[in-house]
Amino acid sequence: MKKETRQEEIIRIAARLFKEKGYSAVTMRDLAAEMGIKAASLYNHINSKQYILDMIIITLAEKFTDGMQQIQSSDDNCIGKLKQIIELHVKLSSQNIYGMASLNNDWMHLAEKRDYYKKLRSNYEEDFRSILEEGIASGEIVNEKPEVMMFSILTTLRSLYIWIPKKEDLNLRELSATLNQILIKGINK
Amino acid sequence: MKKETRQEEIIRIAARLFKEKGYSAVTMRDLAAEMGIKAASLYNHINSKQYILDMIIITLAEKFTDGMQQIQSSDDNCIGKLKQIIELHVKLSSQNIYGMASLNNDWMHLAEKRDYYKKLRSNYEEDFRSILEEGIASGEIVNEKPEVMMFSILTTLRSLYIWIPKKEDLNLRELSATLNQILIKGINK
DNA sequence: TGAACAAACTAACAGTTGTTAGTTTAATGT
DNA sequence: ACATTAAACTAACAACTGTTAGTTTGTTCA
Repeated sequence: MKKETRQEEIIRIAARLFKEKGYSAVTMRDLAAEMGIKAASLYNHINSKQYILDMIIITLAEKFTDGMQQIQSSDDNCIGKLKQIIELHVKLSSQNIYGMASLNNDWMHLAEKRDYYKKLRSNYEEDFRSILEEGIASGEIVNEKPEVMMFSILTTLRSLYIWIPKKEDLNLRELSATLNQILIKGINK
Repeated sequence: MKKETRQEEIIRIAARLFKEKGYSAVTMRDLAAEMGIKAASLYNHINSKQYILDMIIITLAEKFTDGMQQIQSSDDNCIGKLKQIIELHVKLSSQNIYGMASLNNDWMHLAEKRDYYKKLRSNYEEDFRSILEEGIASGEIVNEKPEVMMFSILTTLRSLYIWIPKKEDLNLRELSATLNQILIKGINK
């Protein structure tokens, strides 16, 4: 396990503050105070406030993209792929509780990286939708509107970061299984 | 239909801006520009920026509380009540697209009204949970953790405001029906 | 016609914002 | 022992923040 750099520490603390109050409401002085230093000292390690947000969001968004690519290239059927997607979200959400908040709520404050983020997200949704459509075509899942199914599943998975920290004794494997039951069995024929 | 006061107009426009950028990132000068006036002129109609947020969030939160009370006092069974809850969210979300964004993302920027809001929300969730527990006890719904079921359904319903505006030709009655199928049939025995 | 009023305006305030420049401090490796 | 370097510091900046005070404009109605 490599030791965390000072920059990584700043970004980690920033993500926690961004989750509580949102990017715009957190000042560099807030962040510095939380680190126990002065605001100006932050700039020995990062270029700008914007850079912190970019790092938090883009790094995490790319992990979802990577995960989805792996799932797509597996030879599982539709239901199996959906199960893998649930596990991906449970894993990444539990490992990046604070980052998920920025990903969901502060992406609009990205600057140059905003279009790139939106591209990643729409690609992800497209992949998701095509998995559902294949499942409908092959008769694996019910013939409801794939848009609404995706919306329902994806918003639940995207909100896991709110909910996971509230459960102190949480078994992630068990959570995946329960979500699988609740989200899929309503779809499965 | 009573004509909208200037204050109501300001609050309506503010809610739209808050949805796009969040409460903290919207300045009184942004809001004034959108109204076609100067920032100082806003204060002929409202006391403070805070007041605008209070009105948006509390007004809407109380509508949910009222709706839930009506549902609880109905003599429907569990599944029927869940269906009513879905319809309540579809109705209030479609009528308050912008307000729902503040309700979900900016409630932490409430000041004096923050505790009151949190109380309304926890009461709402308690009512929701007890409906599910009754359903489990009576054998109407599957015996999965009510916490996870509530989380899954509620986060989907709370995110409708993101999704509804993207569908231009949206039949609300049909949306309720589809959500009912997707969210409930996974629970229904 | 003129009083009353709603609603805009200009000008300014005190505090906060992200950020830069230049300097000091303490630990590290030769 | 000394040069290097990481990481803190103080001081300051220009721009922006929510908000107040006092004034002007235009419409309504007695």
